[in-house]
Amino acid sequence: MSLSTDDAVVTRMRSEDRRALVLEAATRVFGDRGYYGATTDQIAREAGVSQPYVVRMFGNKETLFLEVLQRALDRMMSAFRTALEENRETADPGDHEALQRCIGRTYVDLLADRGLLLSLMHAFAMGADPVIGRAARQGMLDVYRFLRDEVGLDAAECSDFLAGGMLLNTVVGMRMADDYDDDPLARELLEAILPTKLDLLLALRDEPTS
Amino acid sequence: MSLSTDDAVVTRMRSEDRRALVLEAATRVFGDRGYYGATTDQIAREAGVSQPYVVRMFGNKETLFLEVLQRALDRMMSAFRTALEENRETADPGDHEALQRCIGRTYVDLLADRGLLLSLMHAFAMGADPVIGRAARQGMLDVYRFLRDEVGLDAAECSDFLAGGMLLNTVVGMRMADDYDDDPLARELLEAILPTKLDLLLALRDEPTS
DNA sequence: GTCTATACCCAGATAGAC
DNA sequence: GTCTATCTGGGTATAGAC
Repeated sequence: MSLSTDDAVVTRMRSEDRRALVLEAATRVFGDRGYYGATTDQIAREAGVSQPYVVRMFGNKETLFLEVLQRALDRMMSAFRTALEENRETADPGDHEALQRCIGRTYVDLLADRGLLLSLMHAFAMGADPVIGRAARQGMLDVYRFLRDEVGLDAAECSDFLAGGMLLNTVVGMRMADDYDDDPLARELLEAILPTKLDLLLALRDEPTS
Repeated sequence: MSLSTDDAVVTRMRSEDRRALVLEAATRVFGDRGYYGATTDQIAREAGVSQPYVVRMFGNKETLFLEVLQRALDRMMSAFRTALEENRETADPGDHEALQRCIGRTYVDLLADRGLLLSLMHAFAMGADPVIGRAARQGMLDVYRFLRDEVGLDAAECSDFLAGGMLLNTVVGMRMADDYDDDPLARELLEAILPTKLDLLLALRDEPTS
């Protein structure tokens, strides 16, 4: 009967949602504690499922991390692409200043997806791992190719952009904003690095962590 | 008798050497695999001592990591100070260009101390950890204060310098140089980021890892 | 000061029921 | 598709001998 079909569809949908939910939870936990520091149990609890189910779903922890990494890269690139579309409609094609501002803004906005850039950073520090390291390098090269070919930045601009991104990741990863109120030096450093968009960073502070 | 005194001194010396050896080994292993990924057993084997002895020596793994972090910061700063001394003798005091080149060069040179900057980067990604995170933030602020007060950089210059440093760390951490020969894109990226000093980075490739 | 032996815990993975 | 129960390996830390 038609109910069983509906039911099947509903079940399928829910399982896909679950998968997405686990992936998001994993992104947050990996972002907070890195590949080795994160546990599948923590991810499972955060996603509201059982630990063995997380493992079952992705085969093993390593594969789960690789999917988190890929998802992070995909989201980053697609956010950039969308922003670029909009930029084309408002700014001159040759206006590199506007271009970099546009991309930079999007990058900072990505910080709202908790753990996404942090998971990336952890992956970037795992070059010594044969499989994750390879994936991380490939991911970075994808980003570089994107900046060069799609965005049209030259070598020096790519370098500057990536450098700014890495510093942003670092400052977020070390939770520097947590000291914003207490330590005047932390405040000064953050204001030096983020002349704009500081508000967003500070808003992220209060969310529950690890 | 005097022999026992000599013996005590000799023993003391050797034990201090051991400690330094363990600290260096720990720096390398933590740099390769991060805090959680590194094992005290790996560190012990690399230092040629037993695993329980490593723990005994530093109390626990966390304290060991904190000492590695502090040592890395100290080494970095003192390398900068030395370079600055030399710079003062050859360049104008107000020549910020020469200053930044001098500091930048030293920073790249620090890469030769395997694991040092990588351990720092791992610490910087551990902001969620209450004790290591705090130490990492404090370390970063020390560096910032140093750049501002001792080196005399303004906010934007500090930001640029730190950004460049983080990107350098990242590229080294992900072992991008390993793909230098095989992947033309990796080659291009590295040349964009490191117009000079590429040779040093490539020389580091062949050393044994993890 | 340094080792061997080992206790203990925790995390990833598997088996199997529902 | 998802859970509970559990096995297993490996990693930190301790005890205690030398």
